[in-house]
Amino acid sequence: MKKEEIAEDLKEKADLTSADLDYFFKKVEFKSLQKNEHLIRTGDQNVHFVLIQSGCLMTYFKDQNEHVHAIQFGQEMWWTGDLDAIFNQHQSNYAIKALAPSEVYLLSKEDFEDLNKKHPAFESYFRRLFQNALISHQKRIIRNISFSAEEKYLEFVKLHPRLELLVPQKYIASYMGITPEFLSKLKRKLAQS
Amino acid sequence: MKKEEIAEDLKEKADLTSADLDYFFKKVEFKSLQKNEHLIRTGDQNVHFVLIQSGCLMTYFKDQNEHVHAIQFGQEMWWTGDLDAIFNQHQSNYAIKALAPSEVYLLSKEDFEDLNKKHPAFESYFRRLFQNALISHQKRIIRNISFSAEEKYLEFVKLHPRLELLVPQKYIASYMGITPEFLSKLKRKLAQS
DNA sequence: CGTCTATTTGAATGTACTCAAAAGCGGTGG
DNA sequence: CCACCGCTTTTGAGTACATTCAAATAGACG
Repeated sequence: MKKEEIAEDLKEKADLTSADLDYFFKKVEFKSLQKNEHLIRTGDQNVHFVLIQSGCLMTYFKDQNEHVHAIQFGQEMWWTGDLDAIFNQHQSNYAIKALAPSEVYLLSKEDFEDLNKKHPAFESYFRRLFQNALISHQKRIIRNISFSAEEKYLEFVKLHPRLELLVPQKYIASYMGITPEFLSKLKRKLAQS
Repeated sequence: MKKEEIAEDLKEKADLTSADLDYFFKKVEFKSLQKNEHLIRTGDQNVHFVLIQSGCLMTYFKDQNEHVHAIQFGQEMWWTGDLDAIFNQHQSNYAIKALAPSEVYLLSKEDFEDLNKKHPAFESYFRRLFQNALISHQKRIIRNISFSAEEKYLEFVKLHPRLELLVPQKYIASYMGITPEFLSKLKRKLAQS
């Protein structure tokens, strides 16, 4: 997507005036990322809220055994970032890296708060954004606690056909909470039947 | 908790005027629930957003095999409800029942929207409420995809010591996505060591 | 005290994991 | 254009974690 499309989309979803929109783009910082480049690393201070214009970003962390766990994949017109680090003022628990060449806008906590305070349209937009994200997260939790690995995979493909093509299998496996080896075996089994 | 305490807490968290608060309590419907009584059943229409004044409510659903899956436990001063059903206007996917005698306030979608539109303090409050809920949900997802059953249980006890005492084990097991039998075996093992 | 439900226990089973090795694939340089 | 390198995916054998089913025990409540 191009800046104009992002702007248009944002304007519509948040019901913004042109002045609101200008203000927003004055506050954010634009950044391009190459494939595999990190936007944020675990432990970074002062991390920002991220609006993705194009490409694909993965949020993840590594456990004690250095195993990667994918928390979220974000594509164009998605917000991402470690909300806990941003709003509760501590260093980032997660890393964010580009799985494809990407373009993003960064919004600091201060500007985010300022935006909400001065522009009710943004407050309402973010309220609805978080509300919808919450619904999605709840559905993911339900899949986590009640689906088998096979069901989780089939659901993932159904919900995210584009990501299925773009994201390395090992990250999809880790997103679902299974090992890449087991996902490979699952796919073979599904292809046979 | 009593109504006055809930009111005080809400007033403080949402930074409300007394007028805002009065308006809120004029809009909501009060309801008492006995232990094991259902507030909402799967398939109910026109479900409401729920503020818990006292007691404990469980949100859950049953899968094809009639197995119960606990999605959430709510205690006093918590909001609960099937957000997807409320905001996307369809029948409830989940049931909500009282695990202890409870008192709640019900807010309809219309009144919720109205509250947000007319009272910016509520919009801001719900934005922050959803924001924090999102952070919690993300942490739960991380536990789901990266913790063993034992780690999940120890974390549950740490995060929710009161629920550990109040909620039947089988529901705690289902909240974590394991069987009650296995949780029982886990506890035995932990008690031995 | 009796009934109903929740929890525990055990044996057998299945799902998913670990580890190690082979195969596949994409990019880079000769 | 091919050969090589590094990384991802596949495969297989052995194992561990968690489930199922059935039965026994324990607890809660009228």
